[in-house]
Amino acid sequence: MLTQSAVHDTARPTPSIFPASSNYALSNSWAPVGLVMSFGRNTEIYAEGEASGHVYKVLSGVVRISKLLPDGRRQISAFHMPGEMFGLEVDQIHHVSAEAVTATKVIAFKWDGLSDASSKHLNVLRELLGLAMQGLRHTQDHLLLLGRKNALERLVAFLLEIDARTGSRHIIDLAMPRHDIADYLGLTLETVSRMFAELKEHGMIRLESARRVHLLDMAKLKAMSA
Amino acid sequence: MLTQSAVHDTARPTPSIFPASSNYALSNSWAPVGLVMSFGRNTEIYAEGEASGHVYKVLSGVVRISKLLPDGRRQISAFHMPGEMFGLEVDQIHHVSAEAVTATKVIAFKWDGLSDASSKHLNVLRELLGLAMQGLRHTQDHLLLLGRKNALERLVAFLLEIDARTGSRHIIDLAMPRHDIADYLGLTLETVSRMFAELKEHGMIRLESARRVHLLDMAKLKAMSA
DNA sequence: CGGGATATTGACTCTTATCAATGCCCGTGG
DNA sequence: CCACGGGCATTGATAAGAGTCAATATCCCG
Repeated sequence: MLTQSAVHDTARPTPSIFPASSNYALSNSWAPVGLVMSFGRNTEIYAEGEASGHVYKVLSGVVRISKLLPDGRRQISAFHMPGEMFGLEVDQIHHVSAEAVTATKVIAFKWDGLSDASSKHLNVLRELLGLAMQGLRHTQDHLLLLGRKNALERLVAFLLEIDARTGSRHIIDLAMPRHDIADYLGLTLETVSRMFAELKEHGMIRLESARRVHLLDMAKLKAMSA
Repeated sequence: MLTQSAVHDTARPTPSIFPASSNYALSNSWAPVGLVMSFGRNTEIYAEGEASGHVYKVLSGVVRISKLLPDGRRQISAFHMPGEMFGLEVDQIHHVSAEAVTATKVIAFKWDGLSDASSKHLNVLRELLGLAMQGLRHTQDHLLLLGRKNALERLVAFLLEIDARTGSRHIIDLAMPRHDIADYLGLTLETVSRMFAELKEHGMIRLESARRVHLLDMAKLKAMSA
């Protein structure tokens, strides 16, 4: 099963009050301050079942959002990169968990749900609604990937997604190990590795190292992501 | 491939102005009227790529939300039952399509996105945010199902979901054919049929007909949905 | 340099898909 | 009222894709 031990002996985060007037603020109608917190590699930001009370914005690092089955099978629903927000929940409980993939800094804004005082502010609600709708769209796309695409199509879609979200430079640095990619794509890490090999053989990508990927033929890659 | 022909020669809906003061209104701060529309079995409510401009509430019938790959592979992300809302989109384009599973009546409320005039109303925004967050939660649960559960676990989860959403009577009437269940669960219709047979053999369910299912042992079913 | 974590590759298994035949149910028309 | 036909569902035989288990290989990081 999955080795979750590293995740569970969570390093304590190091919070600090941070003025929200800077570019770190969600919007100027938001709660007056955000709390900056740092998390080490593979440490927990919040866990499934925990009380929710904040939304977070990634300042640096990468965050993974996941759910576990009782027997340890894991599904990652999203990776969040700097500038992106996460942590929104319908009710007062987290239904997913969030962990730092690499050393990560986030800024946490208090928000308890629809009954929160800040939910009286139009701009806060608009921003959160936009966030929720974007999340919904991404998740629906991901459902199609998990329900209907084969292993090769899944990996290609992943590489193209990461590339698009990091400036479309066609050279991507993967923050996460094969295991995380596998749990995002609904595969095993061996299958992910084999699909990398297959793309390499067909000249679609070049692996400078396991984590640094050159996308050599964008047209063909896009065509094969189905 | 999928037989989508029936869906594509869409019957024209029959709209009619409907006062929103009744219990059909989304909320009393909502747009003043909703438009009631009727759709026949397997007709399109809106298609992927179409302009979006409304949110809908199911009055009667069942609606399926889906996405297609170019080669016809289909993933259904949700079924919507009476009282439930759907149709919310981040931008002005539908990224999924909606079709009537059975003869269906919906009420359509105009809403063009975050720039819509009604987005100045706190209650509208709250309601839509709640809707989006619920959708997000459901979709994340479904990702875990598609990415990590086996065929039997998927079918059991589906049956329990339908039962819970229709009053937990332990007798459910499925509005949709095996093919739709398969496209919701990321399986083929044959596999769905085989899993029904397996549940029957183990005395977990009884099939009064293909569409009417008795859940005989809730405890065991819950245990095996993983 | 050495060692642990991460990644690749290989051999084999197992679940689910595919292809194909048959059965069942229900509405329609003779 | 019964027979027919068409859509839907079940069941069977086989194939294919991904998983599992296991043996290296490689890369960091101290």
